[in-house]
Amino acid sequence: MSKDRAALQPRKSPVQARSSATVEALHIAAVQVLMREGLGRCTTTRVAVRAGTSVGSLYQYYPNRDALLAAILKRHLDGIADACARVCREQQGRPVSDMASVLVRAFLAAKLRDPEESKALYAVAAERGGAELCAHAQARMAASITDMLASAVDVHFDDPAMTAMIALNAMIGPVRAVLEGMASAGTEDGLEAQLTLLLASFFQAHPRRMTAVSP
Amino acid sequence: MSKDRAALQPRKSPVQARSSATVEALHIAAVQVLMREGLGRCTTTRVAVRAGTSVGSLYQYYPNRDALLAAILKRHLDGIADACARVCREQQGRPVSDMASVLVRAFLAAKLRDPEESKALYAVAAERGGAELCAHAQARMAASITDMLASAVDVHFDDPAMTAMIALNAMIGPVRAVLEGMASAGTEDGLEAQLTLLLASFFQAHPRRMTAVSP
Amino acid sequence: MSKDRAALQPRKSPVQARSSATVEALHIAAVQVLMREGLGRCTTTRVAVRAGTSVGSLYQYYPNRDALLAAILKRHLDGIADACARVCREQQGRPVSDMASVLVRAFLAAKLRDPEESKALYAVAAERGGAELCAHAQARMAASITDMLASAVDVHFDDPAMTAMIALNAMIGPVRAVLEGMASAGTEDGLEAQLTLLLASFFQAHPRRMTAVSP
Amino acid sequence: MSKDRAALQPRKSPVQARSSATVEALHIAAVQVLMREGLGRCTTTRVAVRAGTSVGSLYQYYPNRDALLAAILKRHLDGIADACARVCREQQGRPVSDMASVLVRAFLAAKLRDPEESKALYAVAAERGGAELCAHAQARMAASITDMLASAVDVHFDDPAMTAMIALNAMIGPVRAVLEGMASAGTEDGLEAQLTLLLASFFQAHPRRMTAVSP
DNA sequence: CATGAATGAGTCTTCATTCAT
DNA sequence: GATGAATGAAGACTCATTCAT
Repeated sequence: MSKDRAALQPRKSPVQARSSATVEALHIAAVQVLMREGLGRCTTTRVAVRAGTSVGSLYQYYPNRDALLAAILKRHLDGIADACARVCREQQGRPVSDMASVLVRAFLAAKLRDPEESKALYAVAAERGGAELCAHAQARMAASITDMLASAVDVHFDDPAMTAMIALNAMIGPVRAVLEGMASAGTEDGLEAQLTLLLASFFQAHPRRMTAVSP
Repeated sequence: MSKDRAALQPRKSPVQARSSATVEALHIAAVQVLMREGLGRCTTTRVAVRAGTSVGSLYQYYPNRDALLAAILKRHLDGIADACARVCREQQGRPVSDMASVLVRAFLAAKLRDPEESKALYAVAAERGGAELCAHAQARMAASITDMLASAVDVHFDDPAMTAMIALNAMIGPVRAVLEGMASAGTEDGLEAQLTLLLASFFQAHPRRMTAVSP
Repeated sequence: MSKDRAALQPRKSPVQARSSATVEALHIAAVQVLMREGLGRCTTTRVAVRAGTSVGSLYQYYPNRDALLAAILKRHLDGIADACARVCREQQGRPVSDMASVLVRAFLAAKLRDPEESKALYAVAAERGGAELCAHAQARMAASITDMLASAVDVHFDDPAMTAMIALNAMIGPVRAVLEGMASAGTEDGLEAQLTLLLASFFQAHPRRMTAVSP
Repeated sequence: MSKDRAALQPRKSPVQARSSATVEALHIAAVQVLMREGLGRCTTTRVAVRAGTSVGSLYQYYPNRDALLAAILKRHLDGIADACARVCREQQGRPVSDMASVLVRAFLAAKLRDPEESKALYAVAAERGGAELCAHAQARMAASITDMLASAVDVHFDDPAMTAMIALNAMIGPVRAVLEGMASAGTEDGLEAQLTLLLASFFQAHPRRMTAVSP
């Protein structure tokens, strides 16, 4: 496992400006190729060419193709998990309905910032290396939500971790369906309203808390 | 598109194909190879050998590798969509809480019948051809649920199609997370209880119906 | 080590006539490419093309380039070691001068049967996998010679294994020099005469045996 | 041939090159990389990094990779040939047994001064450019030995050049076997004793000289 | 002058697909 | 109809060499 992990680490941090630009170009190019051609045809050469560099340069920054894809996925997931953690911290001690609406809004904002990228990365997440990254991001997000739920003023959760995991993935599911084009949710606002309702009613289906939470 | 569609059709008629022991063996073998080796190493030769035949025979039944994978995915999705359609029909005119529990139970039963297969097929679904099949299955399931919801005696849905789509994917999300090992839901019963609660409270968050539904 | 060993094993034994011909062609082609282009440019594609096949076929019989080269080297070395073992057995109990002349003749006959091949394979022997094969062949030959020397009627060897190893490599050295074009030995007969003299005098420089060897 | 020869020459004058600390570092680094990674992975970048410089600097001193390797090999061979020439000159007019023991001692001392280097360079010697260098060194050594033998007081050689070539390579063979790990010679002293015996008896197997050599 | 990022030709290897047996 | 050997296009990755900084 440590070997696999090592094999997916970027080779060098792009400290210099030029390098940084190259790496950025590679990321963008990879997402584009992923979208236009699919994971199977997302080859190192194609990515490099679209990025305006050469394969050699790609391999200067990533030890192999999977490391590049993993890096892109990681950045994407980290962004979402960060946003999630932030709002969950802010919503500590609030009523669950607030939690639901704020969490949904934050998640959608992060996930739909670049819908093409989000969509393209689902394929990467399905590959061997991607699953671990997703699991890690999910764990972070679930933990954030768990803490938030445990602090709710109006509802008591016997198993907040379980509730958090279900809620998180109940949100992820429809978003994925929409992004992958399997379903349409009308406007983005419509999707937000539905998910908020979904989570809020789920949270409120748990027993009301009689007394305040002790800090 | 017509070309693509044709390219993914099995070569022989479905009747012959389904009855053939070779085809069955190929399906099983393909799932096994998919699980053990991953999509990238799920080659026609490997599948054929594990199935106890030869590549040549594989090509007798499928025009190409993708057609084989598509067939497996399709069978899997059809099974789930069928189960879903059946129970949705049965629950017509029942209260939404019944609908939620029966739908969840049926979905889990179908999806977790062979968890390894379900998990392995996520990779296939992510490939180009898979998305269409998934979309089609989703559409079928969403339609079944939509009809069911519209007939609920106790709740009125302004946009039952939207509610169905959200509910369906809210169910799919956590199941996928569990199957892909990104989250644990304790026992399978625990998962069922949570999802039932999720859907039931979501459904009941919609306006109560004053009068009976007209048939 | 077991992994390396496995990685160098041929993939399948050429049981069928056609396969056997392909393998034979690959061997010949590899030696030719080795000679004409050098080890560094002895690529799988080049070998396959010269053999009149395709890379794919090459990989049907050998898991990788090194395995092909190792197979050729092994066959070559086995031939020499076999010849050596045979004559050493035949010379048991003879005077050392006979041993020297017969051993030299047999070694030269085997090694110079196809001088081009012999020469080309020195490069292979220098590569990682080749050293082991050479060491093994050397060990076999040294053992054969050791047994032979220990049975000499006229000379007693305190450390026949050491004498065998020195004698063997004293023979190998000049032959290699000649094959690699580093030195000329005039006719092949001249080389044989010199090596015979070398070994005979070396053997006879050891203490004379007073009594017969016990069987 | 002239082109090849030019391509392998160091770029700067030998005087400058030898005195440069960078060149020295490159030589040492190259031998180390050769040993640790093998010829195939002995890349210019790796050598430069291990030497504490950059590829660019390496190309300041050598026009290409082969020139670097050739330079190292040449230095190694020159050292041995020089030592050989020196003692051969010193032993002029001595009895052949002295010649044998002194030559063997000098050769072993030079060749085993840095056994790792000696071993690593066999791979370089096998490459295209290496053969010429080896041939040249061999020619020098053979000439030295030839002259020495021709001056022996106690033995007359009809073809001293041939005897020299055989003796030289009879010595080289076992040393190589030991260095490449194909055979063990016990202690280094043991090897020396054996080789001395080998050469001495070989020399003495030639006709005794009745009269003194004319100067 | 030193550096090391960039280049891209060239290797090995795999795999879908065909077709002679 | 079944088989599996043959094919060769395509992909990942490396490395000698150059040249802008």
